[in-house]
Amino acid sequence: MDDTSASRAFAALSHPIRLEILRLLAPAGRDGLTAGTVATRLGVVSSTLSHHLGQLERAGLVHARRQGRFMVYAIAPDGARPLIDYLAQTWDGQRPDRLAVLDRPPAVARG
Amino acid sequence: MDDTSASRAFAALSHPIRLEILRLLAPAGRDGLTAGTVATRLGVVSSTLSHHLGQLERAGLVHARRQGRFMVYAIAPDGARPLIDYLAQTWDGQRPDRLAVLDRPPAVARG
DNA sequence: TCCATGCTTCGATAGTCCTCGAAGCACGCG
DNA sequence: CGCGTGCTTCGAGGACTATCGAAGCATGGA
Repeated sequence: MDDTSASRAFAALSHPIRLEILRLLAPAGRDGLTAGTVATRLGVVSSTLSHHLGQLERAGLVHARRQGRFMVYAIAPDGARPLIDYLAQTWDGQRPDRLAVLDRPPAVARG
Repeated sequence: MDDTSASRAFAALSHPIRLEILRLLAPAGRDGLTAGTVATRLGVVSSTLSHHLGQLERAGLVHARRQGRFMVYAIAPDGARPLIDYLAQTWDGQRPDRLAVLDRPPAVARG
């Protein structure tokens, strides 16, 4: 992962609302949540939320799909891996063999 | 790690120059490098560099110490761990038992 | 004390990001 | 088609960030 994509991804994580979005989407797994649901639960107006969801999607941290009139956003299962690799590599100067915590199957949707 | 410190730390990582600084400091280990050395190697004027170093220090990613007339900056050995934990926790919804790659001794200085 | 060096802080400018309401687009339903 | 709903895009205002040169502070040495 090059510096440009890394800095863009870290920028996507640099806003509290976007961290909240991720923590809301994570337990929903691949089922995801509609944009409206996220907006309601976080108390953010739709246009503002759309902006943040766009940032997260462009950074590869969430995926979007249309479902009828609804937009469903789901966390990107491997979205954090390149970032964890980048951090580990930067600090230790070498690539980690394995990051056990991310080798687990994705969390099952429960809401 | 709460959202506020996490977002601040990710913001600190959201600028290419600051990523370069970290990659320059990492191999120097606890010996670190003077601010002037970093400025010269990256081709950044001192006041701009000072700004970036301050951001990194406030985020807990580097440490600063005075050595005579020089300011020596060194990478914070465990600076990435809370972030990796935060990411792993967010994605998997549980705390990682162990992140082997960060349990290694800090890199030896060679600069 | 005076000076030179190394770095930080200040001040100003330019650029980027966040936020909201308004307007627009996509879809499903009659 | 026309309408309602869900979301995105647009436009504008305000807030924050980056950058530089100038000024200021801290240290060591003469």
